[in-house]
Amino acid sequence: MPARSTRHVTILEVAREARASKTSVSRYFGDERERLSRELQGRIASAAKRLGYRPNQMARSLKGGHSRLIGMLVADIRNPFSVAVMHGVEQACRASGYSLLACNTDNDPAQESAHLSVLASYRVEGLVINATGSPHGALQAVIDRGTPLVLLDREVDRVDADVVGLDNPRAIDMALEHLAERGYRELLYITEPPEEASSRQRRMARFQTRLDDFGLTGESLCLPLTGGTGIPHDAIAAFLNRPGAAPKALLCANGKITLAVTRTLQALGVRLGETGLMGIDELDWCELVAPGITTLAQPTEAIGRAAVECLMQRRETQRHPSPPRHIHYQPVLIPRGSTQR
Amino acid sequence: MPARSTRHVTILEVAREARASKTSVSRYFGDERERLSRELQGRIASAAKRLGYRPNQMARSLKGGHSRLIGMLVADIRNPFSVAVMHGVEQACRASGYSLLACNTDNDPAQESAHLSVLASYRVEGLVINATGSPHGALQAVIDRGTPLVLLDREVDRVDADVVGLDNPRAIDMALEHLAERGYRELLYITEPPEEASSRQRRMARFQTRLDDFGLTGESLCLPLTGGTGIPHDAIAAFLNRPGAAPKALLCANGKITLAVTRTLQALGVRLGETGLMGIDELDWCELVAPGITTLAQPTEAIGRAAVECLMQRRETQRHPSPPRHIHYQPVLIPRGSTQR
DNA sequence: TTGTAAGCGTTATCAA
DNA sequence: TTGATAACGCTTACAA
Repeated sequence: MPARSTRHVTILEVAREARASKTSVSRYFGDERERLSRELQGRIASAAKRLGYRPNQMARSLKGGHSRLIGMLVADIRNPFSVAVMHGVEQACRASGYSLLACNTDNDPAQESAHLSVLASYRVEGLVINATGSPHGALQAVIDRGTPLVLLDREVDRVDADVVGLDNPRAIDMALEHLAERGYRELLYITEPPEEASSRQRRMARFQTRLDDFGLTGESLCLPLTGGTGIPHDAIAAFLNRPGAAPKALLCANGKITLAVTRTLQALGVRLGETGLMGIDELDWCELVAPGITTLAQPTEAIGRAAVECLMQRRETQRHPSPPRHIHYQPVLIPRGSTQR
Repeated sequence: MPARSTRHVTILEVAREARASKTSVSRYFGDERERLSRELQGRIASAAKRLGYRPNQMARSLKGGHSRLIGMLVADIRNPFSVAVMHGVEQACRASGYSLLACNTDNDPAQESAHLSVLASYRVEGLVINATGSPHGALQAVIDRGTPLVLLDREVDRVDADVVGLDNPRAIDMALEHLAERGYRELLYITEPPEEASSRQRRMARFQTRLDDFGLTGESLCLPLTGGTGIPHDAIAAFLNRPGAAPKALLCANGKITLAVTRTLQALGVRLGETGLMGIDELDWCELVAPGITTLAQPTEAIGRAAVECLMQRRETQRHPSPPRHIHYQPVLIPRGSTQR
């Protein structure tokens, strides 16, 4: 049992209790135990334990400039994809002795700026950012200040930082290949507003570009899901009811779209498979909605870990800055009944 | 544009630039602007802006003891319920000027202790804890140290802290009432290991106690979902195949169980509705799995906000500690086809 | 191997 | 209304 139960124990109290100097105690809890005699180590260890001592990170940070904190900005914490990546980030941080200060921006640039400012005030040593769309200068300011920064999934104009995410062109190619192979000919690509995220732009552009190569025709539909406003059933119904015998399929740009579209298709009484349905992002329930929804899974944990690795690398080589790295992961195709005619 | 792009600006530099003292600048950024002349305020404001000054929270915390940090321990960050609560917690924290240091324990007591210790080292001013099962003394130690603490969903033996969560007995009563009303007679209650969480115990105990009152029979099944090991289809199949004409229904103790059980039922080719299915926790996909899965939704955001309110209240009345509060929220029944015979 | 002393950037106490 | 100055708890030269 610790002797004193209220308030925090300081290094000085431990030093007194162990009949040693603050310096020695500091060395013990820093990485310099080997410099202390066995005996002194023992005294300090037991004194610290007796008193229940934990070094004050705030003081450490103030003196040494090492907050041991990594900041993360998540655009939408209720998106399972974001959470999965965040899980990877947190694991990796902890493995490197860092704690994660994660903030949710709800896709709101104002919250993004506010959080960025808070994170700076805690002197985070690195930032992992799943940015909202708006290209404000706060990000570049962070970099200029010398804080390593990694962009997740979304690049930001005129911010030269490392970027980690999905290989978007490849993902689209895989989707088109799969749909063509399964015999679908007319596609509808459904996305959230592309302005808001570079990954959305990449995917949509690639979709338009490569249709021909796979002998497909197609068009895009933009769904602003933000407000609680319903999904425009009409646009989707119009596509499905268009005359012609060519098999039709829907391609959803991300998990949120897949959810909204699946709801719509059920409301419209569409039979999956006959009408193809495929989505980027794997979700818990995709195998449950009969006959199963085909997806392209992102390696979320790997993405999270890679982001932290970039950070750590920059931290070590801060003197010799290297050009921004772009790391793109391959998706994994999970074929299910929704693309089986 | 800030003049100096590298490193952080200190209060001293602002003071010089504004031809003022550190004290005045400190007052400006503290809550004492009114004590400064209009003119000095102006000089400081513009100097700070010019230099891009942000107060160093670490230094502030060291001096005043106010880290403006709230810590949160989440047992399973990939559980949508936990994330939804966390969202509420974060909103509430921000509204009160606090930042949230959220840690995921993956239901591992060792990680829980480790994180607790880290959070303490950052001198968090309050803790919101969704505890793992193990009743280790670290929690009580936190309280003794004077840090306000709120338990989420799960109580912990011999830790007298505020508790916020679902009204578990009421939830079970609502489920039983609904199932009885819909004509089901034989129930199987499926839960994760109750030892790990008080809420699981409460629910299961209530289930056993109240069956009779609703004219039902039933039993419980414990599913350890932790390992990647599959779900015991056999136990569920055995229940369903038991002879007798009494309509059967499954009641799932939480969202994770609902997911696992739904998978199992699909594998077994069970028709939902004919066999009843109901779960505690509302999930995105419950309306999508035909004919829709009936759930009891928890008011997650409210729970998160209430937790932070408890914290703030304790912080204000720290001199006069009051007995622990227990706040229990009513669930909301969302009836769907899975309980429609 | 151990200790002394000078800060890190801020706020609180006192005085002007 | 303003400003020196001494902490806060820790790390890090520099001495011994």
